[in-house]
Amino acid sequence: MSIEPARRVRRSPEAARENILQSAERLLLERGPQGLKLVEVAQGAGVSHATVLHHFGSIDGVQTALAEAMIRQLVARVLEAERPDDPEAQLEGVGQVLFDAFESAGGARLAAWLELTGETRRLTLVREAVAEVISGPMAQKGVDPERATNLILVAVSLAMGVGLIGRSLAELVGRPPETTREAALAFLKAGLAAALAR
Amino acid sequence: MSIEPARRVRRSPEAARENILQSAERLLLERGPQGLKLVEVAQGAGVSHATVLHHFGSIDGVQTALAEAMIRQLVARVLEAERPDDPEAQLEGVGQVLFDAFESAGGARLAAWLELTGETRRLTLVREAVAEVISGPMAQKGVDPERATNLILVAVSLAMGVGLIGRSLAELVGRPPETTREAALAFLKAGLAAALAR
DNA sequence: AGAGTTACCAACAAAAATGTCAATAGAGCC
DNA sequence: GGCTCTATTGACATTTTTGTTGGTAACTCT
Repeated sequence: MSIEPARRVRRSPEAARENILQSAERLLLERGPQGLKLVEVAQGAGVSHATVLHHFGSIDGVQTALAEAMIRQLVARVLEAERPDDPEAQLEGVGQVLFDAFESAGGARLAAWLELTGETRRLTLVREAVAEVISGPMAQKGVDPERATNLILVAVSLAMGVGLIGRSLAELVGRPPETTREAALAFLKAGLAAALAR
Repeated sequence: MSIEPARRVRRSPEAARENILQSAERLLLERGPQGLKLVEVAQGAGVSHATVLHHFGSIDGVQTALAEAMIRQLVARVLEAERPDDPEAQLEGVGQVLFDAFESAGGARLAAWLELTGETRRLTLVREAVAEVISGPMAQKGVDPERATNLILVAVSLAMGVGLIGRSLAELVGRPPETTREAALAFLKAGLAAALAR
């Protein structure tokens, strides 16, 4: 009847960090920024909170690392969709992907969180991604950079808004949650087509 | 050389609450949700934190009251702009006002905060406002409710996104901060005109 | 197997944040 | 002036959250 000392799991530093960050991300998306407590993160990751500190130094360290990881993830997801060589499919799909990225991956909540906490500095990744799209797909289609930039700004903002409040907004007016997304997608597509036509 | 007992300011309950809420709003917009600490709110309002508790019961009470006040403010601001009898001016101005409301008054940050903290329940005010617009101005213009709803969903989402990340997004790609807003406004106007034309 | 490295944890310590209470002091009223 | 009401506060108490330390256990390498 002696108390078992509970077998430990020993991970590589990278795996440990990864594990902890996943827990943190889950908490951020479920409970919001307030829910990002040291002990909860640790609990969700199945480790002691001392371990979290061992790997990230402080709770701020966790937040910083989480933000960076999520941004990286978001940007990668968006850029991944610029691949197809068929320009038509691109125009069709760019909205889809953008909306997906900001909605499903919690991208919108991430961005909102960053914005609210004033952590807009470490968004260099985003800048690079936008630059890539402008000089890549857009340029190929003969859109001048000025207009291309504007379109991207609008599209991203819209995706952001839809991702953040789209669902609850639709429910608020008694429509199925996907309504906002679909309407926005149609709106965006029409607008893009019109803008690129000239 | 005796210590002065520091003269007290005695307000009416309403004035006291108002004063405290202003401080809270300022903090929310400046420092984000994390900055909404009891002592800081009290400090900003020039009272002791015990006083804040006396009026709101708990820190949650402050948050709830603040959210409600801000929502009320936001909705009022938007509805105020539906007044003009000239339909053309309306179409022109609705975007302006919407964007203003979500940007200047911190409406976007409010909404983001609510969304992040999962407090989407007390948004009945918003529902009513939307309903009012649909049955009011939109109906007068002969837009069927289905389409009107969709347009509103898109417009609000866009305003939300622009208000939240518009400025930093523009700066991120090396444009003046208002660029996003202007581009979005133009985009929205064009889209609305096209959608309403049919 | 033995030694070295370090991820890991329990217990402790410290700080921060929220909440309680009895006493004080403005303000209106008699 | 004296009285009542209550907004206000300092000082205390509690809870929550974060950070520290010394030692243990898992893994690798020889």
